[in-house]
Amino acid sequence: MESKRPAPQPQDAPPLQLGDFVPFRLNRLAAEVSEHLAEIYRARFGLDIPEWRVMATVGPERGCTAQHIARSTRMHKTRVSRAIAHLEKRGLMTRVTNSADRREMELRLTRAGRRLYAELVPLALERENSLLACMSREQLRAFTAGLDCLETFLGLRKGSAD
Amino acid sequence: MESKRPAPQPQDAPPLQLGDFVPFRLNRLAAEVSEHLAEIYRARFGLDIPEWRVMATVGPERGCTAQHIARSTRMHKTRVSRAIAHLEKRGLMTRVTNSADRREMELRLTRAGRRLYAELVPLALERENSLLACMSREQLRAFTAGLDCLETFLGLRKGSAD
DNA sequence: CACAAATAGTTGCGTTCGCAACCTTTTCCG
DNA sequence: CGGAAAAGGTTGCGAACGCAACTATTTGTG
Repeated sequence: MESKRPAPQPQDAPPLQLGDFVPFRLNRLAAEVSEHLAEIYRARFGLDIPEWRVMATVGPERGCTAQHIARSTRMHKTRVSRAIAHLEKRGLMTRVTNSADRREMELRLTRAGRRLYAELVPLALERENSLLACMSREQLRAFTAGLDCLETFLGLRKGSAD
Repeated sequence: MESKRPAPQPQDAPPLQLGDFVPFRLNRLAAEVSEHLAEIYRARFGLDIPEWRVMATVGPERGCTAQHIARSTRMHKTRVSRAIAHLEKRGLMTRVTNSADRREMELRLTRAGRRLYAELVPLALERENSLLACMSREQLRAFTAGLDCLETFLGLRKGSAD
């Protein structure tokens, strides 16, 4: 039995409905979800997405560096650098040169940064939950299993440090 | 045994691993997949992502307008406008003012545009297949069911014309 | 020890993007 | 009919981004 989409045919106009094309669907979905979340970050905390990712990465870690953030989030290092600079200027983080390797900067949240983090994280998790609530528990499990699978295939899983 | 993520706790530092946060995972995955696909579009056909999406939308349609593309792809109308302008300049599309409503422009692929489309679509589908091949057929079905679910919840499904 | 290669991080520059403002044409309604 | 509002589409402008080049420090190797 054929699956949902007819097989590609070697004729003049091969069938492609963009709305059924998984790469496009992932992009559209990710953009929509991000937009909803970014409302919280921006309107209520004055953060943009790179800044939120830096906060979220530094928050639970100890002795975190910009390089580590860039690798684990797959953001370009200049994006990370600029986000950190802005967060430091806002008094949410501190940058201290590591005396063991003076190229590195140890990153930490300030008291104000930890307060913002503690306030923001529950809201983010709540939004995630209300989004995922449209699926049954079993369906969600299968969906995240699919994500795991794709991430592993593409080398995005945690273990891979590039 | 704990499930993957410990439940949120109302203490100073609620646990959030960005790598387990679905909105972030979707963004990272979509970016990675897009990057791989964009290689084809750019290197072999000189298209960027907005241009590819316009081509892919106009290809199978008849009497398509910029507005329709913007709605169905959820791209900003300026992005669509600029992509169309560039494609027209390259001789891949034509813009004809609709005589019934002279605000609209009817979009069509030129012969060269159809040729490029016919060449590109199979490559795109092939890439999609090789990506999705990391899942079993049943797992893929469950995964796309999850996508359907999220898209419907967010109002992204085809039916919704905003 | 010295010098080349590698790593952490920053900055200048050109490109892309989204917002707002704008032009044109059509629709809505008194 | 006629003017206001709406809709399709384009453009100016400022912000954000990635690439490449750069500085500073460390590591590797003869």
